[in-house]
Amino acid sequence: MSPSLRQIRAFIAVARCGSFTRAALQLHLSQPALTVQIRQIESALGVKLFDRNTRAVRLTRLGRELLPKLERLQLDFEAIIADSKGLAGGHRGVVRLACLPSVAASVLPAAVKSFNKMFPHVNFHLKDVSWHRVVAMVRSDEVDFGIGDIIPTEPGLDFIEIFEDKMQVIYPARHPIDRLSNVSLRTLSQYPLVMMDSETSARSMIDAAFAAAGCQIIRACEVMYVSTAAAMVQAGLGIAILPASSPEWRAYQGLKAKPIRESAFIRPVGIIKKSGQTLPPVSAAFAESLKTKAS
Amino acid sequence: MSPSLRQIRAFIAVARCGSFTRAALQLHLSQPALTVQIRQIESALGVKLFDRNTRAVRLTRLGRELLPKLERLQLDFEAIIADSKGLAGGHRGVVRLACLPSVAASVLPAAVKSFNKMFPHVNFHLKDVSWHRVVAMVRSDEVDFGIGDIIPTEPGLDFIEIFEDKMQVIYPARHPIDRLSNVSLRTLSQYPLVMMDSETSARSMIDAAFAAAGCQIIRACEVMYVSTAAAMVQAGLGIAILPASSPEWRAYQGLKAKPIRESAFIRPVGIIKKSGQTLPPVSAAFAESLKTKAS
DNA sequence: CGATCTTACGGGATTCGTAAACATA
DNA sequence: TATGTTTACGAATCCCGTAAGATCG
Repeated sequence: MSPSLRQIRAFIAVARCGSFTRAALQLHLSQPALTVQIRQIESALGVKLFDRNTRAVRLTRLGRELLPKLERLQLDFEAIIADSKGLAGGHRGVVRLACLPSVAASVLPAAVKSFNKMFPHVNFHLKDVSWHRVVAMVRSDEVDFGIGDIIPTEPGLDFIEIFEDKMQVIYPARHPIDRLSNVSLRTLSQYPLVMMDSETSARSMIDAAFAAAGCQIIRACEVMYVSTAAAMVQAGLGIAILPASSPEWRAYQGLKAKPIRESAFIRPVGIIKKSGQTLPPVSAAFAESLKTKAS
Repeated sequence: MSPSLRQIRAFIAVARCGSFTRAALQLHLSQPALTVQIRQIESALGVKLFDRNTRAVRLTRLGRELLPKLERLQLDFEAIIADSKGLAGGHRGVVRLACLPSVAASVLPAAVKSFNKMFPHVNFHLKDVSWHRVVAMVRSDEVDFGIGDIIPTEPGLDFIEIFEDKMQVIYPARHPIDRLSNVSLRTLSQYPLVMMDSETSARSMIDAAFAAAGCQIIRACEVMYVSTAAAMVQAGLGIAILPASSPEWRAYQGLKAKPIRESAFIRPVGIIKKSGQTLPPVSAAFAESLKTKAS
């Protein structure tokens, strides 16, 4: 048989104390129980560990050689346990998440900051990537969970809504749209649009909305970054439909924004995670803080 | 509570197999018992380790992070156990012993050689030192045991006789002693003696024997090494009384040896060890082989 | 004789295996 | 429905603490 951790603890305690009685006190154990433990570990290892008579308890040479090895083992063990319990509490660890750039640039920084104020020992690994990549990274376990909209609902993934992100139209200040009180989909279809890359969730939503309404898109150009789109609008190439949470366009002079009230342009943004997958405690805590903060 | 080794084994097995059923088979355990073990270690660590449904068992992120650490711990543990059992068998390890030079140069080499043929993985740390040092090294645990004579019996040390070493007188070939059939103590007291250092056991015995017989020693000189003594005898400074087991004098031309039959010059040589001290298995085995070889 | 380890034994907790219930693809 | 996990429960085992015994200084 192989020795147990309890027996190893007993061995180390007796070796350090040089006495069964004192070691038993230290271990909160009766002394006969200790005798049994030592006998068991000696028989398990096949080695006499102590030379003991009624007056003195001394390590044998093999016991002396074994002691530091087992002490090291015990320290390693306790370090692992302590580490694991620290992670379990949710006060420490790493939150890995993937997030749409629009969210990463708008609501997320404040959320991370306030969470980090409560739990300073939590690190964030944040991937701000396109919607396709968010879903892919959740599926491949590269991240604990993702933040984004999920249209249509993907099989095997859970979606928990955090807030609704509306779309807005970005246009040059002197554009005709500026005079309208209400921007309809049909209105938008009359002007050239600066489109985002087809992998973005905004683009998916726009394509779907126009298709559902039977409208054609007049495509001005197609870009990868929101900033580029804003620059294109500023240059007069067209107007852009962007998430209301995206703040980048404000950096460009002479642009204005107007919300779009069409229901097709309201997207629920939320947590995307594999169904039936447990989040690490820190990640679960952060996800929870997002949900409560939004409401 | 802290997890047990059994629970750690269970965790590793399930993680590797990806299935409770297969892991249970591998562990020779019923599957419900495994379920309990996993539940216990999860509660002990405060961490969910597996996401499990009836179809699949998958590690949590924390479980994935914990697995290599615990695997490493288990390997370390098993290495220690295996090492310890190897040492317990007596087939492997180190024999540390201190030994009188006369014994180290005569009977010991053959004993070590034959023991090493039986157990090739045993190493010897052999200290060939004077009698005082032999006893001191045994007392201070620098060696597992010593080999020498023990006169008078030292308190706290055990002595187990291996063989009797007789003394012999070394003299130049043309010395008057050569014509005697029996060399008595009284005869020896008539000639100058080349003495060994007072720390040697041979010297102690000679001093004691002469004192007991009320004879005076005619001291020619006092040297540290047997070889030196032989050289002195060859040079005609005197005769020497040396252990019959010391072979060095044969290297010097023109010397002869004759046994001394006086009982005071017969010394029991044996194993010297601390009483109540357990020898490492290899050392015990070697000591045993010495005892049986001598008889 | 006193301090300390060992042995003996009864009670309580832990752990196992069998059988039945439960859940998901 | 079939496969695989969980729950329930009785039985065996392990472990502890008390009390008595043994041993060495």
